Amino acid sequence: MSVFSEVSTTDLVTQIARQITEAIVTGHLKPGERLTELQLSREFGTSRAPVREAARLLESQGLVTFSPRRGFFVRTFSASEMRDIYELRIGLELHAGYLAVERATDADIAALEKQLGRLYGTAGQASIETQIFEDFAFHRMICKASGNARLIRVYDELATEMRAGITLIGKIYDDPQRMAETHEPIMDALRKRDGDELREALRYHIAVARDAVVALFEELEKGA
Amino acid sequence: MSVFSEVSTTDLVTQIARQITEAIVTGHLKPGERLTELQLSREFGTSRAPVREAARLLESQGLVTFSPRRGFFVRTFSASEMRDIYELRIGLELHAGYLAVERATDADIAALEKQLGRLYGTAGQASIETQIFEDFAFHRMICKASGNARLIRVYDELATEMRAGITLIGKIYDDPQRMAETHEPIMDALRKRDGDELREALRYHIAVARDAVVALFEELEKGA
DNA sequence: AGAGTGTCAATTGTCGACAATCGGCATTTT
DNA sequence: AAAATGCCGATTGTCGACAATTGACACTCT
Repeated sequence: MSVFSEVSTTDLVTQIARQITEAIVTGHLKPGERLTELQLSREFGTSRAPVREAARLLESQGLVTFSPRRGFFVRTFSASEMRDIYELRIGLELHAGYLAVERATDADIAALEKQLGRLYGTAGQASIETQIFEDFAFHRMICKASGNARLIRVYDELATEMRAGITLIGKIYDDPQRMAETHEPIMDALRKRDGDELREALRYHIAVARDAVVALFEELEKGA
Repeated sequence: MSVFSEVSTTDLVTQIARQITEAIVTGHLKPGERLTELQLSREFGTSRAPVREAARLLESQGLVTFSPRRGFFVRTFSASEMRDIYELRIGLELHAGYLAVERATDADIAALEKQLGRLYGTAGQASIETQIFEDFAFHRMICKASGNARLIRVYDELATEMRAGITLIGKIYDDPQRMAETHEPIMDALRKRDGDELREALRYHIAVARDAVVALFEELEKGA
């Protein structure tokens, strides 16, 4: 028994949804761009039905919008929407931290230490996409340590939106080394399991990111 | 100009999604129940395609689950999942309150007063569904007063899940009058725009609800 | 020229059909 | 009789087709 591992029956719809998500997050599909069903279905080598279903999944996640009789479009991000997203993230992640301080196992803490190491590792060599990815992975671990699966789902949705938004503005971390360092206060508070200190560290850390992103978006909007 | 109001082009998929959601929330569709595409499509008088798309929307919202080659099923709720949901709601709503204290307009406060009145109004005469609905409406207004649209979206999703869960256990408010009264501390803090007091009032209020719901779910699970 | 109208290609909305697969029941085997 | 196998109806996965609608362009009329 149990010699074989389960075979993945990833259905078409899920695969397509994943690919479209990836294309949006990496900027290959730009906000406002139309998702023509026929064209996509040809690229995927399928009919339109699975494409439509995948698009519905993404619609519900807010990654694409839908207008009846007009079709699906890549979701656009305004500065104020990005502010809302980051602001919500503050509430979410502070709550995650509050819970994590009580519930995090030593293994959780160790994993976070390791992830922080990876953050430093990205400095100077990894692509900007990798840096962003590892950054989000760190914060996701905090949510994970909260032990609240529902919370993680919301975080993942927010993270997808943030990644899509950040990709738009291109640069965000002028100094990867410094980016890693700004996580130290968070890690410190976690090591000490000091809830108040963790909340403050997170609040500051995310607020800085929020201000940077929102400022860049406002720049972008002024230019456009 | 502007003599006519826009005509609603609610597309089939949205209508179907709404009806299925309603059926789940009201308990006409029970957790674990299979959503047979052909049967649903016949009831809606459509083909299977729109039904599948609607189901995908709900899947992404977590209201239904999907197994490849097996189909869509009404999502089940465990006691621990309900705890996660309420726990997340605490984080979310406290953050909403924190923001609302600063941003709520006088009109927002007035609307909340009015809604509190409606809560009292449901006591003794309205159906339990109405009581639940008005209760959630009150809390939704707090989220609305936060001015964060993204936050409201998450709240709405959680509210749908909570309503579906509560419907399962049937009773929840033994005393509607008392239910309304427990909102007074929240309203008080809002009137004074006292952030800390509001947070404490909300935390207590929701924690009580959480404990009640989780206890009933554990009862349910023990029985089954 | 400019506003309004007609026309048409492109695209979406929905459908019915067919193959693939699943779960349960009957049947066989030991 | 219990377990394994084979079979069959029910259901899903995907497709191609056709009608309806849209947006853009060309055209007309003043």
